[in-house]
Amino acid sequence: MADSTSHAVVGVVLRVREGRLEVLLLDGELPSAPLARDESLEAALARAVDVGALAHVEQLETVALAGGTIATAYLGLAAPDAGLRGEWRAASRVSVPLVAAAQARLRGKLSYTNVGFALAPATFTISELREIYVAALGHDVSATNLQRVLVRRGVLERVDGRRAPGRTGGRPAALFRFRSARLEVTDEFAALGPPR
Amino acid sequence: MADSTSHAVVGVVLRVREGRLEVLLLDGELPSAPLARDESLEAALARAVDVGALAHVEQLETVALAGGTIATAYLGLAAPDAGLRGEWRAASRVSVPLVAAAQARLRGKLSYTNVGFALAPATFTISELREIYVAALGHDVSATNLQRVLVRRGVLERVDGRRAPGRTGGRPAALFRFRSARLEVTDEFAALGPPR
DNA sequence: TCAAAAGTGTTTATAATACACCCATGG
DNA sequence: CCATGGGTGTATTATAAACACTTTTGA
Repeated sequence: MADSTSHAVVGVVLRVREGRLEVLLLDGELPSAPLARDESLEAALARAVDVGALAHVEQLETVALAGGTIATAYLGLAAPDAGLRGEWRAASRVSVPLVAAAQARLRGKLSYTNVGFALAPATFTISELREIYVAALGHDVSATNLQRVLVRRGVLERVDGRRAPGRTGGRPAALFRFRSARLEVTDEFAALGPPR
Repeated sequence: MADSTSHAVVGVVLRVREGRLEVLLLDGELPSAPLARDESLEAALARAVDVGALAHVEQLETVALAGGTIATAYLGLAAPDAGLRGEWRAASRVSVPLVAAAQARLRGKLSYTNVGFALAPATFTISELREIYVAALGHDVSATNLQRVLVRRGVLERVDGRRAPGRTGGRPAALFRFRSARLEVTDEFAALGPPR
């Protein structure tokens, strides 16, 4: 029957901090754990990284590594202030295919889902959110349009209070939060949706 | 180190025939093959299904099955006339989570990629293509709009000749083909694209 | 009172959709 | 010449993006 191969689970955990997209490393490697017999993939992932500190987790892909090991990778997203042990390294400096796949997945989902919730703190200004999107997307984003798109889609909602301006002045910024902390598709059909 | 678990590869092969979305079964089950030691996932998939007859293949997801087996599923798409051994069953009648996942993946990609090429014959009329989209999407699609969207995006191109009308008359239909037979993203950014 | 930062109003661009109408064929 | 299916022209709608301008603050 089936031959035996060893199977590992790998976590690609991303966050944006100070305008930089970062990936979590443990001992210079992506966190991973061998899959035990009769163990679920999620259970193995939980041994590799502190899943409780992640705001969103989804499976990325399964690849065959050298040496006959199969690895299933998960994408994890964390807020800037999430407490996770390990070293955060600029994603652009880690040239591992799985990290590129994670970035690509994130980039895509930022445009048609509410997944930004997983990278943002509980409340934030539009400027702060813009900085997160810019880092994750890798290109400039207009704060004006970001606000309009996400509010129109019902992804963001205003919350009481304002952020006081810095030393250089400026109007105090309104605070927002994501309405949902679960992944939702907000723009399901780019085209060929059902007739209205 | 890593404990051993058995690993299998499963193929979820879909096609549309006579207005119906169908899934390929072998002996009443989704085709699968155990992964041999040091074998690539694709090699195992090739032992499960005739990959050469598929117009498109992509990895779906990896799940833990009962009994400690890990299964990596692939989505395969075939033209109506592709020669594949096995039994084709209406996808709606096969209530297996992997089939639902495959359908969902296909539905999404039909709207923002050219993946329709993998379900269509080499050349076709817009009506025929519409029938394929209707079956795969599960909702009505306007032939007019389908034509316009796919031509504007440069996905379809006209080919010489016309299809003669049936016994009931009607204008002869123009023939089209997909410009590319490889997956291409045609509508990358629903929103938050790079500034122009 | 000026510079900085945030926010709003309005216009423009683009894409998808809807709908009316014309075209080409078989019977 | 009419029913049928195919196709085009044009209007409508939705959404995103661009841009000008106003608001609110610190210094």
